[in-house]
Amino acid sequence: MKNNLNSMQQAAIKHIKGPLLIFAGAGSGKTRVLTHRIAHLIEKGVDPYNILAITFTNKAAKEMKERAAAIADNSDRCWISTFHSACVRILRIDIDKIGYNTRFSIFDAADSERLIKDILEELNLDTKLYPAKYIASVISGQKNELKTPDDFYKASAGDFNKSNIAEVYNLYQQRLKLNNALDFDDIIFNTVELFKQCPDVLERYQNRFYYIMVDEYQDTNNAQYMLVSLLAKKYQNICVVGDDDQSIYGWRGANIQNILNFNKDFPKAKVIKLEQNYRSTKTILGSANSVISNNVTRSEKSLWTENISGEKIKVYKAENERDEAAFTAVTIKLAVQNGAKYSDFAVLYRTNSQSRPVEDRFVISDIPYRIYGGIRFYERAEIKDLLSYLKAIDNPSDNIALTRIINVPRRNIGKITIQEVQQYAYENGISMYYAIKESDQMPKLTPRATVSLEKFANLLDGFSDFAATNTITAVIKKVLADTDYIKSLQDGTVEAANKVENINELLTKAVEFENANPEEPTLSAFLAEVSLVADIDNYEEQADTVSLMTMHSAKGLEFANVFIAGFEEGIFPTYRSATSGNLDDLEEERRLCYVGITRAKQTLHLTWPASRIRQGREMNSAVSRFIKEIPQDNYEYVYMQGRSTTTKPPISPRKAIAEKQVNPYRKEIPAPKNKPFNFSVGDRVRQMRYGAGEIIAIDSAGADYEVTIKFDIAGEKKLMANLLKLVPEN
DNA sequence: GTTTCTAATATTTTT
DNA sequence: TATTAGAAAC
Repeated sequence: MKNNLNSMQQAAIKHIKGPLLIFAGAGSGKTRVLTHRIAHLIEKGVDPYNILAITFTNKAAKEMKERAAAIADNSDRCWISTFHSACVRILRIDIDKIGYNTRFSIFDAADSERLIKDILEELNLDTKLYPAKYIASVISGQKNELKTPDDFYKASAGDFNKSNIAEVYNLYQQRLKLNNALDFDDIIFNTVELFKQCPDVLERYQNRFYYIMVDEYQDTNNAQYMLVSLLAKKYQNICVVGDDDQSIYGWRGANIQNILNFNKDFPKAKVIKLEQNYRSTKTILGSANSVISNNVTRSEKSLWTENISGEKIKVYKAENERDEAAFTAVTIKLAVQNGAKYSDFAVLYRTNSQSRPVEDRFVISDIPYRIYGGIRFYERAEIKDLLSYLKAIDNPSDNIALTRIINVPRRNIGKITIQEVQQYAYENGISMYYAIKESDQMPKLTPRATVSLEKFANLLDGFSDFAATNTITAVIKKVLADTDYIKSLQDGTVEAANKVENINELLTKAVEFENANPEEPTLSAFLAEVSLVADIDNYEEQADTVSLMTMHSAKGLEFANVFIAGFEEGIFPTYRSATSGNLDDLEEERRLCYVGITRAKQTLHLTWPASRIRQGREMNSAVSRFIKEIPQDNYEYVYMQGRSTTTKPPISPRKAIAEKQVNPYRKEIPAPKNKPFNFSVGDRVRQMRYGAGEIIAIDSAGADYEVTIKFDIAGEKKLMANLLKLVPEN
C-alpha cells in the first residue's frame, strides 16, 4: 500500500501522536497523504469513531470519504465533513444549552441581507451610507473574530458610524434568534460558544475526537482556529495540512498566520514539507514558482518535479472578449479532433461574469461545457420559494421564509397586510406565523385580508400535518399540488420551462437525500444540507464537458489543459487590489495566480483581450503584470489558426509588456445607430425570452420598428426591434 | 393589489 | 450593458 509514497509522505502518515504540520505544495499528493494517514491510524488499532477530518468544501469531504473507504476498514465511522456541517451536527444536539432551539433554520447571504435591510429601515439609517451588503460583511468579519455586538460597540469607541453598525449587529442578532435562525458565521461562532460555556460538552467531543485532521488550514479564520484549538487542546493529536501560498480567502476572514504560527501554538509540532509535485510539467511548475517567489509574506519552500519539461505556456492577445473566447474554442476543438477529451480542458477566470462570452462562443461552436459557480442552484428563485415553504413548515418562527411565500403564488395578501402582520408579531414578541392565527385581533385589516390570511394559515397547517408522517419528496409534491405553483410559473417563456426543470431537479435531490440518509431523513437535515452546499460540490469528473469556473472554485482540482482568461490588469489582479495600496491584497491576487497556474498538468494558455466592454463602456486592457513574473523562456505568443484579417499583426512580447500599464483607460463608444432590421414578415425566428415564433407584422415606429411575432408557446407579442435579440430559427 | 416602469447598481472571490 | 429592486401607475 505504501510503495508509491515518497519518504516525506510516509513520514507524515506514520506520525501519530502529537501535533503535526504538513506544508503540502500544489500537486504534492496531499489528499493521498490524508487518506493514507486515516488508513494507517485504523491499521494501528485506532477506532475510526475517534477520528475527525475537516475540510472546507463538501466536494473535498466526499472525495476523502471515498478514497479512505477504498483503502481502510470501517472508515465510514470517521467524521469526515466540512467545518459547517460538523458544527451543525454538534449544534443540533446541544445548542439548547446556550439558549437556541435545536430546530434552527440556516439563513443564507440573501436571507441575512433581507433582515439587515429591514433593520436599516427601522433604524432610519440611510442605505447609501450603510449599504446592506457592506453591513453584512462587517458583521461577518466581527463574527469571524468571535466578537459580539457588545464587543464591537465597546471597540467602536464613540465612532459614530461604527456604533451605528454595532446597533444594527445587535438588532440583527436579536432578530435571528426570534426567527430561530443562524447565519453561516453563527454556525461556527455558536459552536465555539457552546464549547466555552459547557465544558462537559467540549470534553465529550475532545474525548471522542482523539485524532483531528484539518485540510486547507491556511484558509481557517479565527473562529475556526479557536474551534480546532479547543477540540485539540486535551490530547494534542492534531494534524493540519495546508499551503500558505494557496491562501486565497483572506477577504473572508481567513488568517494566514494560523498556519504560519502553528509551531508557536504547538511548540512540539513536527513540521513536514511535501515539495515534490506530481501534477505539472517542469515548465508550468517553474513558472508558478517564479510568480509566487515575488511574495514577501511566505514560508520558504521550493516545489520540484520529475515530470517532463513539456510545452511552453501559450499566450494569446485577443482583440476583444469574443475573439478571446473564439481562440479558446478553436484551440479546444482542434485538440479534440486530435483525440483529446473535452473534460481535459478547463477555462478559469477571475470573476464569474467573465464566463458569459466563453459560454456564448461554446454554444456556437457546439462545445459541451459546464459552468460552476455564479448563481447557485439553491439560490434560484423557484428553488428558494419551495425551500421557503419547507423552512416555514419545519420552523414556524422563520419569518423570512414565511414572508417570501406568503403571497407566492399570488393569494391576495398585499404589502399593507404583510406589514400589519409583521408589526403585530414584533409588538407581541411572537412569530408572524402565530400572528396570522390571531389576525382577527388586528383592527386595521379588512375582512377580505383576514380571510386570505386564514386560508394561508390553513394551507401551512395542512402541510405541517402532512410533513409529520410523510417523506420530504411527498411534502414537496404536496406543496406543488396544493399551491398550484407550477401553473403560476407558466407564462410561455423559456425561463418558465427551465424553472420547472429546476424543480424536478430539486425533487431528485430530495430522493437522493432520502436514499443517502435512510435512518434520519428529516426535513431539518435536508434543509441544512441544502443550505451548505456549494456549486463546486456537484463537480462531476466523468462528464465529458469543458469546465468553466473561477480560480477560487478550481482550488483542489486539476486539468490536463488549462486556459486562464482575462489575464489583464484591472481584472487580474483586480483594479481594487492593484490600487488599494495594501500589499497584502496584491499578494493574495498573486497566490490566486499561483493556484490558477498549478491547476494545469500539461498545457497552459494565458489569454486576454486588448479591449473589453465593462459596464457598457469599452476599455483598453494591458496584459497582467503577473506575466512579467514568468521566465521569458517559459512562454511564447501564439496567434489564431486560420485567422489573419481580423487579428492585428503580431507584436513582440517585449512590446506587449512595455504597453501602457496604467489601467483602466476609458473610451466612450458612440451610441449605436439604428441597426438595419434583416427580417421580413413570414420569417421563422428565435428570441431569447420567448423561444421560436413567426413574424406576422413589421411596423415602423419612429427610429425603430415594432415587430409582431406569433410565438409557438407564448403567443402573439409586439416588441421593439432595437430591444430584440432575434436570430433566424436555425 | 398588481403590473409596468424607472433607477440604481454592478465587477472579486463564497462556506 | 444587464439585471434587479423599488416606485409609480393602473
